[in-house]
Amino acid sequence: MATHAHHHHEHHGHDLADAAQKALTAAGEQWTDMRADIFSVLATFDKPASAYDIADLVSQKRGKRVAPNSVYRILDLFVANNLASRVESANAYLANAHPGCLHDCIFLICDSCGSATHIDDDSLTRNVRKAAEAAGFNAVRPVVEVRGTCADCD
Amino acid sequence: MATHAHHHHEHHGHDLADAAQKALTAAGEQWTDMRADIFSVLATFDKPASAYDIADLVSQKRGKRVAPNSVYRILDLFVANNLASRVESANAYLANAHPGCLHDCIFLICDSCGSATHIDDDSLTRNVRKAAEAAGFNAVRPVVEVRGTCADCD
DNA sequence: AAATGAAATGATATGTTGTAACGTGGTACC
DNA sequence: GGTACCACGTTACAACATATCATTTCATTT
Ligand SMILES: [Zn+2]
Ligand SMILES: [Zn+2]
Ligand SMILES: [Zn+2]
Ligand SMILES: [Zn+2]
Repeated sequence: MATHAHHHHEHHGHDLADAAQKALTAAGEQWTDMRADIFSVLATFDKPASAYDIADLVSQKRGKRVAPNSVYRILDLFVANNLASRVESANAYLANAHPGCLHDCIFLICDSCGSATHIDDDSLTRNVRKAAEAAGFNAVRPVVEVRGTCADCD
Repeated sequence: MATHAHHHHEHHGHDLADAAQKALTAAGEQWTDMRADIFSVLATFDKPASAYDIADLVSQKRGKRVAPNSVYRILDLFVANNLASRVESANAYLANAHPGCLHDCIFLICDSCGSATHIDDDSLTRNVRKAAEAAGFNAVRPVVEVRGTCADCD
């Protein structure tokens, strides 16, 4: 078998929110209305969403201002529990299409349209970790992102 | 031979500034006093330096305020000409120890002390590019950074 | 030397991203 | 009722980045 040694389907829409809820509650955290709203907004994006983008949309949705601060708190929680990823080179966040399944994700970010796609290549990221460890470094979180242009924009 | 198929020594101090100057002028750009000052300040850091850090130090050095935007301009020029790298996960910059030698660099950033080390593994980064291309993506700039703790901090 | 034009830098303002500190409201437990 | 805890609100601020236009510098031409 190739680099991806397990099976899982990517969730979408309500299915995804449902999986996210399950993952978060399984981790002993609460699934509040605020968290549900933030996750659902985040999940509508096909490109990395900034905390401020999310704050704006959630504010609209609720008819009441939600401060970026609150969004950051919840995004941090999501990232810690693998419901979302932070895209470092974009200062923004993406919903994780398979919460409950742990990966060092690789993101491909289009410099033209801003869209981001997510690929998994566990052997590749394992090698990144190995290279770091070989240099005497204790690898905790590999950041592997590729900037370029997507197929649509070429 | 291993992953690094060519030889080069890493430059330091005046030697490095000299190499940087050579590389920049070879690219048809000017090596001005401002650029020399910014590079020399940047090169003193062993951890990624923010544009504001650099602006402060260069301001001191010159006895006259240098605005961040001037620093950003020159950092962009340095990055474009391979005299420096931007560390995306730190919103900061590092002098390139071997200007004139092109790599997709890998950075190891310690979450404890903030220090960053730079490793080259061309086969690894080549595989990152390959994985992206395999997904129909036109890879321009791989970002490979590893967050964790350095040997000193363990 | 004076005029010209291009490149580099200065100055100012503003936009974007991220955190710190502290207050409020709900809920579980005693 | 008291109290401990957690989520969220509110405000303020810090840090990072860019836009715009003015000024300086320097080489080229006359
Ligand atoms: Zn998977
Ligand atoms: Zn695109
Ligand atoms: Zn090299
Ligand atoms: Zn360290």
